[in-house]
Amino acid sequence: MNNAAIKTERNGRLSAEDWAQAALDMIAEQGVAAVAVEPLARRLGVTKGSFYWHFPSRDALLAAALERWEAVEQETVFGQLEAVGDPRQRLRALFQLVAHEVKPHKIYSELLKALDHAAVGPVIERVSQRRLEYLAASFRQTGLVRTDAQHRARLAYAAYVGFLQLRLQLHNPRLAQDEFESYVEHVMDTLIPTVPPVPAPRA
Amino acid sequence: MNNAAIKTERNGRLSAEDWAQAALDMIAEQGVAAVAVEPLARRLGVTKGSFYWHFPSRDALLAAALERWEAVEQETVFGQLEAVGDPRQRLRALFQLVAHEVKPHKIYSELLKALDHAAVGPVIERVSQRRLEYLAASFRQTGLVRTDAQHRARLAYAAYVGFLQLRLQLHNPRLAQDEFESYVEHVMDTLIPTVPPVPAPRA
DNA sequence: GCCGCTCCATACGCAGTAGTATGGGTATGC
DNA sequence: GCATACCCATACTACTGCGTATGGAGCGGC
Repeated sequence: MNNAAIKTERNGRLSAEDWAQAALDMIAEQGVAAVAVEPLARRLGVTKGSFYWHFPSRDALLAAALERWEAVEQETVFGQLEAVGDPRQRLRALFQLVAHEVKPHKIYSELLKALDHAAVGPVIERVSQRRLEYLAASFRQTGLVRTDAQHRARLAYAAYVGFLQLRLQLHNPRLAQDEFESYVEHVMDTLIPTVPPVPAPRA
Repeated sequence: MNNAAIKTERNGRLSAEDWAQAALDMIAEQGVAAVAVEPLARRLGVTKGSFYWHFPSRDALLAAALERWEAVEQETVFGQLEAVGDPRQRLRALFQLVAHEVKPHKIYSELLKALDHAAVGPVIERVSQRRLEYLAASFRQTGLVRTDAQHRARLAYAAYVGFLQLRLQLHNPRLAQDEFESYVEHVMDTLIPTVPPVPAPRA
């Protein structure tokens, strides 16, 4: 539905954004290395004559795709959590979110694999840094001192990244659903402090 | 020192093991995709006429290299920990080990990035499974019940994998040494239970 | 109706990689 | 010292991907 249909439903012409989106789709499916001009052209129902009108090079396409992804990434993941006030509940909601919505994180996972690429590194750098700061601030609000909050954020984020790596193609019979839920509960109980954010004086 | 010197110091001839080792070196440096015949031949000081005598195809080289790695991997990481009896101390020693000896884990990190490859997946599957079971057993010995020990092992291993991904090319000024040590301490304090393995009855 | 702009097709050159074919060189057994 | 097995070089084909050059189809302005 997202393949050659784009061309026909858009007056038979493509835009640079269509190419960037197709590149992102390809990254999600087969990784950064699979972003090649001619395969993308075949998928879009055109030839590479079209591509080199919209972009000067493959690297320019990658840069545009990454810019597009970085712009959208913000509101898709962390935007839904602004409403939750209590930091521990917000962290729990965040953990539940990343545990069950794996598809939007597929691109991030593939970009992590291509960290050595010159165009990918800085983008991942910025995104990860923002997420780490968000995590550290939330842990700080749960009562941890600053350095502990930063370390806990690093630990939680490393666990998230490793989870992305190990999930899809690991554990052969793919953990049963309830066992997975039990694991997520264990992670939250282990990483989220249980003490109240501000130990309010009782009297 | 490991480049074309191999050929001269070994009577000017190469063995299949030399090729497999060169492939492992290339994986550690530039990943699985960089394992190409002619570049390896150039590095070894020969041409690909040599390669296709020792191996029928590139995939056969990859398989041999992975087999060689899987065979050696066992004693290099977990072998040094058999001496430590106390499970909590053994876990702490393991954490310190993987935190400071990053070079031997570089191959594992690159193989993780190539999990979608047909030849890589099963190997990583087996190795990760063995490590997870080792971790779970150690956590079990610290007093955690079976399911908690398994979940804690998953969490610790995911943190390890994410740590590998995020380390080398992330956090620009590369965390100061003492801050990193502080982080490792935080991880151990967070993930390793503090209760004694067997709550021996006092009286 | 003609021009010009936009978007795309076709055809080409170049580089890198897998794999094959074939011949040469060297050591070793005898 | 000769043959054989082992190891490697050279030269080729085929394929894929990047990038360029050029021309053509469609559409709007006028």
